[in-house]
Amino acid sequence: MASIEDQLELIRRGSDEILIEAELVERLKTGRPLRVKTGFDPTAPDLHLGHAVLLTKMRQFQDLGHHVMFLIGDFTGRIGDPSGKNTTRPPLTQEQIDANAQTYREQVFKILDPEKTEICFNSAWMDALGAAGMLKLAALHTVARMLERDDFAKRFAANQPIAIHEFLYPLCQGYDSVAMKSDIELGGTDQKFNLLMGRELQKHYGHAPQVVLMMPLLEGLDGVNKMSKSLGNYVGIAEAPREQFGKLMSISDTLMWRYFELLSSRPSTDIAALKEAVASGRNPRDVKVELAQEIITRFHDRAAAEDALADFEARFQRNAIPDDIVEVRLVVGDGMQIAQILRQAGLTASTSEALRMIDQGGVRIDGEKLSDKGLVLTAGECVVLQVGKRKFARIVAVAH
RNA sequence: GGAGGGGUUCCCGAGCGGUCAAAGGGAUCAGACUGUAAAUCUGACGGCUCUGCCUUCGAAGGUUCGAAUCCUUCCCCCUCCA
Repeated sequence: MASIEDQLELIRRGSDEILIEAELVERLKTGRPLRVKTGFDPTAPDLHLGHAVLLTKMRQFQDLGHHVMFLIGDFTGRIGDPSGKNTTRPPLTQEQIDANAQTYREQVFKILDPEKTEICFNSAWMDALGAAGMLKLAALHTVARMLERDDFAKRFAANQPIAIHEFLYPLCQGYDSVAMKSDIELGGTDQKFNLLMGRELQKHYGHAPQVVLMMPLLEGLDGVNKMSKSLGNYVGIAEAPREQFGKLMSISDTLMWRYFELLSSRPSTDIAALKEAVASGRNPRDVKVELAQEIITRFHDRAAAEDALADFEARFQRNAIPDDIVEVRLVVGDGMQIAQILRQAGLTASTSEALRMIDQGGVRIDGEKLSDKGLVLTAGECVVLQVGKRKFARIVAVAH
């Protein structure tokens, strides 16, 4: 096992805060593999780069020889981490949980070492707790303390509803730490309250409190909000290489450095050198390409990364039509209006939108800008339609 | 249980009998400019068989020539009092 100093350096990298680092050192000194806990929501198994920040940190612990526990919060998922929007969610069926867990495995093991990962479900101990146990748990904390949580405080101040069961979420998460005997829990900075709850409860149960390591939240493609699926500003781990590439290239130059810091496995000296190069005139675009290539190689492979770059250059620098257009066969009968075709091919959400797109010069047919809204396609015709910069479809019109 | 405030199009938020598919902002999308960056500018932003028609303003009824706007009942949220 690496020296404590070396371990600390890797553990600290990119982290926002470690509570309490002195305690971490003490634990590392014992020389035993530490139990590292990280929890995930069972309802959203589509992972994106935001999750990758945390997974990368977990992987580092594995590389250092520690025991990583990947917790799927199938019980807490019924509550949903309080965000103000969610009410009680219906419990997932066993089949759904299994399916989601499987999806997790497929994605997570692109980063984590499957041999060194223990997957846990918190229903295992939460179900056993029962109503009486839940009451005991709830009695350990006060409303005033609960309201210290930023999210609750804001909602309370803004006269927004807070359902009672939402208070149970942090308690359950804290109890997970008790049940799992975790030495360290990893989470995003938004998890601070919940993570600290683990410490409280562990102390109460006579355990040594876990060390809490918080990673910064990765900003999404917009550079403002945190990356999340619901905001649509994410890059999915399982997404197609070309999609990932396009999305990564669209981030701002400033944001690019953030992604380097949190996602790249390149040493920080490398990153500093790249910054230097850009400052003295190197095109940031090229540096962004390097970042995108590294990320795609990690989730797919080198060939996919190169293909994505080639496709990108062909399409946007030479305005070529991509080579992987979906082909849509449409039954047009005696002929079909172009707006209808755009909608049925899935290029626009409605015929109204299709007409608007044509008005705005956003529709191309076989590479030519289309301005005739009355255009009709008849059976036997085959054209490539494009809406905006990235939506394409090859239309094959058939009579029936 | 009592008193008061409120539920508007993806989000925030105006409107308070006709000129309302509903101001303004945000998000989004398209176009220009580019490095498909960012920023900026322009435009669009319920649906359809699209110079017109249909459906939307918590839900259901009602008044009216006409309702997001008035009335009734119901549902939900917030505040204060108990």
